Amino acid sequence: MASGYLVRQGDRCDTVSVLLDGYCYGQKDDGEGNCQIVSLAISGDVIGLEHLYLLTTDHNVRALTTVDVAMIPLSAVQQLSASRPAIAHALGIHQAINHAIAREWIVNIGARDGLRRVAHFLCEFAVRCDAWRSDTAAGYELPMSQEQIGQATGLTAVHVNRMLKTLHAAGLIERSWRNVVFSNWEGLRDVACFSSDYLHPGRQVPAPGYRTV
Amino acid sequence: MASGYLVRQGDRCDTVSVLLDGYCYGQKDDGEGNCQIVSLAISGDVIGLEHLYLLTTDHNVRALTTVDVAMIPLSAVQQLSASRPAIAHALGIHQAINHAIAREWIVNIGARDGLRRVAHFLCEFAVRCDAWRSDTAAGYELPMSQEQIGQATGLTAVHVNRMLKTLHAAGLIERSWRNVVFSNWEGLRDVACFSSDYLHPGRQVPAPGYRTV
DNA sequence: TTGTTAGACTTACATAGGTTAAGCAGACTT
DNA sequence: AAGTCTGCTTAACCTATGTAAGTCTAACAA
Repeated sequence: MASGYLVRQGDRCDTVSVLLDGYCYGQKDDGEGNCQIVSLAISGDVIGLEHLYLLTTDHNVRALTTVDVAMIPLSAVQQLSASRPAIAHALGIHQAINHAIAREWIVNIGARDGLRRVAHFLCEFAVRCDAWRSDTAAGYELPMSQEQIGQATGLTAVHVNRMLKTLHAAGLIERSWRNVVFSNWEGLRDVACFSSDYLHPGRQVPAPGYRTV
Repeated sequence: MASGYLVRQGDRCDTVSVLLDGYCYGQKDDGEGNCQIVSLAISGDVIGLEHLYLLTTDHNVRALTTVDVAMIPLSAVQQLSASRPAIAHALGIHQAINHAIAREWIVNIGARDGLRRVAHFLCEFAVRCDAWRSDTAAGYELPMSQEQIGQATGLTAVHVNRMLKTLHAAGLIERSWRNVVFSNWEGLRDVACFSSDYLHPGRQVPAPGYRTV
């Protein structure tokens, strides 16, 4: 529905949002005009869980596409969490996974070279969207400009373009406009050293039995 | 007390630790032998809060110095959180701040050049340790080798050395061995574009009134 | 039709930072 | 005291990535 900023750095925030449809990204200024993308949110993600704990936001949240968002007053989330511990626990899991993704981004930007960085970024996006399961020929749409991919990976748009071309030349991906097809998923995953462990798929800690009886 | 690993990547973890004394760091492998430092813990920090939510760990936690750690069984933390909502809330705040620090590290590594990266790292460490308040002449001890600073900032040890020398030449810091003195705190902060906002000092969201009566 | 814009794509060139190698100092062993 | 280690330091060289500038296309507006 909305487009543009959902949250602004420095804001006092009193809502938690659920992204019903579309894509958003978190962004921080480095203090000299450069912007770094620090997170990505896809349909179903909860945005701004930290508002439950921190009075002001330290980063912007912006829409990448047209989005559909449910904004829930903080007090409602607090009441819900208090009365339904299982929901509080689920929010905690969500937050912990987002934190794990941030750690992996630090590794990606800090330790990998350009090619592996872009490859890893593509892998993560695909797995998070479940796109890699679907018909490979169909591919998926990456709703970001090369400039934005650069801001997420700590590279310039020019270099992102080079790396995408290299991945294509290596027969790992096919592309047209923003559509990406994995011609060789295994190969791409190997280049990126991608493992989905940090996304913590599968089981998490079950909600402890709060004996309120 | 202990030295070496506190937690290993892939472990099933059933304790939460409180770092009573010393320094620890979080570390992840990039899949090709390079190690990236993804977090730092100082005295008073709680380590492994994500174990409340995730069954396995996605990163190592290692001691940087001799450390004194209290390891608390997960079940005890769960019980404490259930019976004392204010404590659960405090843990949430702690976790949210750690997440905010991770975001800032992404910005630091992804958007800043070597000099500003190292400067920012020094600023963050100093502020987190409160060292910048104390007698500037005394300085503080940074318990990391230049190799480790490099792993935290995404640079090589050689380049960290160059940057430290440059910061010294600019009259911003003095050093001898691992002792760092801020000869010009304002100057260093400006170079780094450091603002402590992301550490969320001061007030956070007060614990909501859980009416259990 | 013409203009305007945003983004993909390319080339030529510049440089920050990586690599390798070596010297040196302090701490620890034997 | 000789040997070994780790970490700091410096220098020479190299390359991955950034910078600047331009072309091309698609979409859109007047």
